[in-house]
Amino acid sequence: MSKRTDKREAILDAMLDLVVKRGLHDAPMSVLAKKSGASPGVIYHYFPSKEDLIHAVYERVEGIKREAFFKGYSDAMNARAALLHIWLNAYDFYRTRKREARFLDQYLNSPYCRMAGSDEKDPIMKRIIKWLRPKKHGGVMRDLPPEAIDSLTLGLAASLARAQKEFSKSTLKEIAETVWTAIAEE
Amino acid sequence: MSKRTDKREAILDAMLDLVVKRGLHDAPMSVLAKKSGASPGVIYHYFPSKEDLIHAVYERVEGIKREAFFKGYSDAMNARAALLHIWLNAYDFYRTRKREARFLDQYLNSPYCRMAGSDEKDPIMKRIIKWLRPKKHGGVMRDLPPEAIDSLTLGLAASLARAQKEFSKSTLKEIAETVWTAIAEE
Amino acid sequence: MSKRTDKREAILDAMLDLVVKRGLHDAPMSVLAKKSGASPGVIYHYFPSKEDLIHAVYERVEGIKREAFFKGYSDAMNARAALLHIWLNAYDFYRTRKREARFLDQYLNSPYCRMAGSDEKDPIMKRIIKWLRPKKHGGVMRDLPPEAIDSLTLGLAASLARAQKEFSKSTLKEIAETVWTAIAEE
Amino acid sequence: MSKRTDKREAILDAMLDLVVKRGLHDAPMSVLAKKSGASPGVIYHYFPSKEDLIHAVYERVEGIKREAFFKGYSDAMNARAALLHIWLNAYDFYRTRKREARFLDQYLNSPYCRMAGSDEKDPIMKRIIKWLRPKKHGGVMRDLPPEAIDSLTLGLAASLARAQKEFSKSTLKEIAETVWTAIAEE
DNA sequence: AATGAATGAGCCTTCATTCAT
DNA sequence: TATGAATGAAGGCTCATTCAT
Repeated sequence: MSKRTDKREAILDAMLDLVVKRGLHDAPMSVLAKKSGASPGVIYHYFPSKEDLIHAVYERVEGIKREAFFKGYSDAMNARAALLHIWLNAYDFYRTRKREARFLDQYLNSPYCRMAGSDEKDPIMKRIIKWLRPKKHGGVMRDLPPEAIDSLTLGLAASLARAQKEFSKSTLKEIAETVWTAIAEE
Repeated sequence: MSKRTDKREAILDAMLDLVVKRGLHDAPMSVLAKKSGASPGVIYHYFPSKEDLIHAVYERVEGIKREAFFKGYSDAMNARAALLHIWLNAYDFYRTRKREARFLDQYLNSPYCRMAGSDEKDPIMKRIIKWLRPKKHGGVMRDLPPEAIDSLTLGLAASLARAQKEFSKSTLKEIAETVWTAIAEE
Repeated sequence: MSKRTDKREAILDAMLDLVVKRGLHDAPMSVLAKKSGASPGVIYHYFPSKEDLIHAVYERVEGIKREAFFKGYSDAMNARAALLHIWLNAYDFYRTRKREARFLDQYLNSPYCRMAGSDEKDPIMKRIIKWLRPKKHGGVMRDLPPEAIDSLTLGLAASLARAQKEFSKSTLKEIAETVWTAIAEE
Repeated sequence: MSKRTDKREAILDAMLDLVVKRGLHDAPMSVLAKKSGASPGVIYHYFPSKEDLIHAVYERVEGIKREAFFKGYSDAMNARAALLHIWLNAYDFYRTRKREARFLDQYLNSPYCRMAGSDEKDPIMKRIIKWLRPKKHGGVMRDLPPEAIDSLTLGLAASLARAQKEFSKSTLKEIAETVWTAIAEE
C-alpha cells in the first residue's frame, strides 16, 4: 500500500474516530490534523473540503459494511438461508464495529447525508432485494412494503446489536427464524 | 399564556425548525435570534447555554411524542388492543410530525443525547412495558429481548412513517397484526 | 438612615466586594445587582453609569481612609507626635481594612483613576503637609522631595501592612521612629 | 531574529501599549490585532488565551526590569555600593520605562497577578537579599522586616520616579545615602 | 423607586481554508 | 507532497444600559 494511500487512510480513520467521539458538529479540522498526523495543508490535498471528507468517510464505512454483510455469502443460497446469513452478518457488524455503526447513525440522520447526490440511501439491500419483495413480484415475501421488510430484518439486527447484553448465536438464530416466519410467504 | 412563556416557546420552536432544516451542527444562535424574533441576549435569559437549549427542545418534543403515543389510550385495553392502538398512534406521530421526528433522529444519534443525565433514553415504553415482556415475566410476549420487541413495534412504525408513500389505515392494521402474531405468545 | 441611603450603601458595598474579589475588569453590573439585592434598573437610578459608580466607591473608601488616619489626632500634637500617630493609624487601616486597601490598589493604578477630574491624587496628606516640608519652607523635614516623604511614611506603613506577619505595636513604633530620625531635621 | 519571534514580540509589545493606554480591562483582542498587525486568529497561535498573553507580557516586562536593575552590577561590589547602584538603576528604570512601570502597577495590583502560579512575586531582590537582612542573619541591615527594607529602597525609587520633576543624579545619590544610613547598621 | 426582560454592540475564541515556504 | 503560520468570518456568549410595566 503506497504512502499516499496510507496517509489518506489515516485521515479517514482519524475523522471517523473524531466524529464518533465528539459528534459531527465539533469535529474540527485542526484536531483532525493532530490525530491523523497530517498537517491541515495536506488534508486539503487529499480532500477538497471538509464536507467531501465526511462523505468519503461515509463511503469507506459503507464499503466495510457491505463487505461484512456479504462475508461468506454465496449466490447459491436460497432466500431463507441468504437472509439468515446476512442477518447474522449484520448483527455481527453492528456489534463488533461500534465506531462504524455510530458514524452511520450520525451521518445518515444528518443533513450531510441529504447533501450527497446519494444514488441510493442504502444500496446494500439492492443486491438481495430480489427476494425481499412480495411473491407476486417475484420475491418470496408477504405483501409488505419494502420499508417494513427492511426494518424487520436489518433494523432489528441493528437494534439488537446496540443492546447492552450480547446474544448467543442460538438466540439470534431463533429470532431470525421468527422474523423469517413472520414475513415470508408460507 | 404569559408573554414570558410565549417568547420561550418561540425560541424552542425556532430552534426545532433550525435543527431540522440545517442540522444540529450549523444552527447558530444568531440565526435562531432572527427566526425567533428574540435578541441574542434574551435567549440566554431563558436558557443558560446553547446546549441547555437543545436539551430543552428535546424535552419538549419528547413530551409531544408521549402525548401523541397515548392519545385515546386507556388502561382498560388488553395487551393486544393497547399495542395496536399505540402502534398506530406512533405511526401517526412520525407521519404527521415530521419536524419532531427528524429532530429526534438527530438528537438521539448525537453526542448531545449522551451528554444529558438521561434517566432513561426512551421513557415512553416504560408505561406499556408490563406486557412487552415474555410471558414468564408476567408479559404476553414470546421470549424475545426487549430491544427486539421495541424495534419490531415502534421501530417498525417509525420506518414505515419515513417512507415516501402513505399507508392506508387498513394496511397498517394488517401489518400491526402480523407483528403482533409474530411476537405474542400464541 | 433612610431606605434610599441604605440601598445606595448596599450597592457601593457590593461593588467594593466585587472589585476586590474579581477585579476592576470582570465586575459586571448583573452580578452586582444580584449581590447587592438591587435590580439592574435601580442601580442606574442611583448612579448614572458604571464609571460613576466606581468613582463613588472610591470616594467612599477614601472617606473611610481619611477618618481612620485621623482617628484620635489632635491639632495640639507636635510634628513628631502627629506623624507617629497618623503613621500607626495608617498601618492599622491597611491592616484591618483589607478590602478597602485592595480596592485602592486597583483603582489608583487603573485608568479609572486618571479619568476622574481628581483634584488631588491623595488629598489626605495635604492636611499634615505643613510639617512634611523642609525646614526652610516652614516644615521640620530634611530637604527631601515630597514624594520621598510620602513614600517613606505612608508608603512604608502600607507595605508593612501587606506583609504576612503582623508587627507588634512596639516594633512599629521603633520603625516609625527610625523613619522619623531619618527624615526629620535633627 | 526569526519572523516567528518577530510577530510574537509585536503582539506582546502591542498588548503592553494597550494595557497602559486603556487599562487591563478594556484591552480587547480585536484592537490588539489591529495594533499588532496580526490577525485575531494568529494571536491564538502564539498564546492559548488572553490571560496567558497577559501573563506573558508580565514575564517579558519582568525580564526587562531585572536586566535594567542589574545593569553594570558586579558581585565584587560591597553591600553599600551594590545597593546604591541598584537603587539608581531602579530609579532609571521606573523613570525611563514608563510603559513598563505602568503595566507592572496594573498587573501586580490585579487579580491576574494572583492567578499566576507565581513562584515569587518579585524575584529580583532575591539576588541581593543576602545583605538586605539584619546583621544577625548575615546581612548588614538594622533589624527591620524585609518588607520595610524593600519599601524603603525600591519602593522609594519607584515613587520618586513617578514624580513630575526629575531629580538630578546628585540629589538622588544624596537620598540614597540618607536611606542607606537609616537602614544600615551603624 | 423598583423590576427584570430586552437590546445589541462587542467580547473572546474557533475553525475551515489558503498560501508562502 | 508537505508544513504550519496566517486569515478572517462567524460562533457562542456577555454585559452596560434602557424601558415597559
